Amino acid sequence: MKPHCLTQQEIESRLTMAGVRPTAQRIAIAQFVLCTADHPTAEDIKNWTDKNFPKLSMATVYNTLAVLVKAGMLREFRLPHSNSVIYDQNIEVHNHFLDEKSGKLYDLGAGEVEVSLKPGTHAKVRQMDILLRGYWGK
Amino acid sequence: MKPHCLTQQEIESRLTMAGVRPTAQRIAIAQFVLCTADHPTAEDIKNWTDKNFPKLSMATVYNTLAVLVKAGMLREFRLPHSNSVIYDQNIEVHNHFLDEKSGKLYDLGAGEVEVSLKPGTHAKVRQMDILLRGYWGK
DNA sequence: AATTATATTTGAATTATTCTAAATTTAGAG
DNA sequence: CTCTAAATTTAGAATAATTCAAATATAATT
Repeated sequence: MKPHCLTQQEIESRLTMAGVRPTAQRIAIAQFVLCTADHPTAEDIKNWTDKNFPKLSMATVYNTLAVLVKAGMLREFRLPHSNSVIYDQNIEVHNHFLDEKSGKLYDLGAGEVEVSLKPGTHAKVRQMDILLRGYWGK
Repeated sequence: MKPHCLTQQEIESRLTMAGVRPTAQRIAIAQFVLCTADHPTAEDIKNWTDKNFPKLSMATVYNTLAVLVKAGMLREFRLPHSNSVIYDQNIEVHNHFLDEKSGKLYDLGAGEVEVSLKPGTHAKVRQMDILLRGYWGK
């Protein structure tokens, strides 16, 4: 079994503190998405629960993810290269880099990408959704 | 009736030159997506054909759009704010700005947005998918 | 402990898109 | 013109991702 970044107790208390009732299903899903998983889709999470939890429906996966997002413990992204929403334990404002060789997605912190609109473009930017693609690493 | 940027003849010859057989359905759809429409979805196009073409199936809409994309006459984008693919007659490399008030999508030419990765980030960027959101206009 | 209210779970429905295989249309040969 | 073969169109089924509404479970109140 893999190491976890948070114990069951810690997950439980984070859920409680966020005003979310810590049910068995939620604890299991939260531990996976917050600790083990890396940019999982709902399907990835369902595959994991199928192996690691007695019985749990797809709708519960979606409901729980929505609860965690609303509670500010998780962010969701819809990226252009995929049909599925991905979930990210990184709740800071950030963007993504897709390594085209491995398919792996890397987080780009807010400070790592600079975007500027050409002067003269009259627009007030509220939010930027950016996916860079290419080859990661030197 | 609205003015068209291209006549039926011009559409037809562009299709032929691209190696696409100019059927009635394709001419109609191409004229709409290349001239009249503004970032339509497949559903928008179907709604238009329902009103302006005797009879045409959803499968033909999707087939034709795929043909036009493959022929390089159209681009498709999947943007984070919507579940549906949108089609864009602008085939240049470009990005998008979503006006949050009106929901209208504006094209941002390649020169209108500058993106830079923080020096020290070892990555080769091949492609950038950018959606800026906010308020358009002064 | 029973009652009510709220939260949670689930199977079924919905949406967007692709696939399939039959029917139709078209271009070119005879 | 007619025939044939290939391309195109179509309805409907299949699929993938997600949402919904009804049923169930849990917690709070009396």
